[in-house]
Amino acid sequence: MGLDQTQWTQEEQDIVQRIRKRVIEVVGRNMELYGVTLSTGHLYGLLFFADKPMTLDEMGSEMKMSKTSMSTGVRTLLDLNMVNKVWEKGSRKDLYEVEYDWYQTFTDYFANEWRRAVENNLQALRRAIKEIDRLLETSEPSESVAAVLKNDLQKIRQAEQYYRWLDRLIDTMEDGTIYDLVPKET
Amino acid sequence: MGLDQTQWTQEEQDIVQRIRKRVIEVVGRNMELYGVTLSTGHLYGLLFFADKPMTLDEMGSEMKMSKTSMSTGVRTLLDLNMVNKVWEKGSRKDLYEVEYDWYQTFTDYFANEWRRAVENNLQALRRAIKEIDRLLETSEPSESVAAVLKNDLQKIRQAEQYYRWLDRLIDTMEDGTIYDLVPKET
DNA sequence: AAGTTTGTACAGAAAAAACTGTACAAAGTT
DNA sequence: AACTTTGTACAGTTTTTTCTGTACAAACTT
Repeated sequence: MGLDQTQWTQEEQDIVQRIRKRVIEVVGRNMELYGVTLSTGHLYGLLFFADKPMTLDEMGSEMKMSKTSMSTGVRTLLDLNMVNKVWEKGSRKDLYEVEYDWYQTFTDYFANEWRRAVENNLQALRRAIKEIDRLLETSEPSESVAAVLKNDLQKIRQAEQYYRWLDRLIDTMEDGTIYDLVPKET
Repeated sequence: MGLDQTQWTQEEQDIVQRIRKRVIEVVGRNMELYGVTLSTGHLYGLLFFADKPMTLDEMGSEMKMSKTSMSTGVRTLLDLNMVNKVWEKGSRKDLYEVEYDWYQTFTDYFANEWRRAVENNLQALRRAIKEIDRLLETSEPSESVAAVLKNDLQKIRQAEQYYRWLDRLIDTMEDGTIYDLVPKET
């Protein structure tokens, strides 16, 4: 686990590794909430405890997995802003380290993933609203059709209202005002 | 799509179905954020537009999928509080309808899924802190080991602080005060 | 109680996703 | 320019997940 402190006793290394392993296990498992694989979660945990930025080869040897998998895993974490690419003169390998600001990680997740979903949904809903409106106005539907259309419209409007709220919630994460509303310190 | 209004023209049914289908498609796809399958997302969309609570058989025939799949899909949605079981005298089949309060759906998701993850992580982190503290105090580690332990400890403490914040954020969702902080109406 | 109907457990099939090894382009070194 | 090294594209394999059909228990009806 990157503990290449050759002057350590075996026992000392074991103890540290055992503690780390349990944390990595739990944190990694719960990262499925972010839509990442258990393996990728473990990779994240590994990087979390790494004493220095790591290369793909180092990760591969620690995780006992192929470099290809490390490459894709790291890219997933990069996309989620959970890991940063680090430049270090001397080495021409790419180096990666976790983003230790977990507040940032959390809010970025919303600002990126959830925002995208919300915008998609809003666009689809608004398009549907427009279409239904047009149908109701121009094509003189029968009474029963009109009733169904109005019912759909009402549901869609309600959903749209929710997404507008969610959009504002995401705003507070993106611009950091969420920390005024729910302060970091108690 | 449940439009068994026999007096409708084919064209009218097609129009309504087309509009619904697009919304279902988009909403269903983005439900992967909640960790549900695309199929389950579509099932949700189907129920969203259903004019009345549906049975498993009806869902199966609309989705062109087996009843078994409907059963598991509905259970997933029930677990997420996205769908409710509805009682209706006369029918002895189970009936389901979506939870139309999407604010509730969203906050429930946090109150359940995220809360569970946060509690797991907090427990693991605190256990690790305790272990490291004990190691530092009792087992007189070498200088370099102590340095690593302290470094780990610092990272873990920082993570713990974040989770405490997240816990409080989830509190605001669970007790509804989030709507004071980020109002539903603009 | 015998006969239906309904939901789900379970095993197997189908589909999707994760993972690996090879190949190679891009970038760095000599 | 020839030679290394590094990251990733891609094809094939393994593993996991989803989906289906059958079987059956629980609940309801007669």
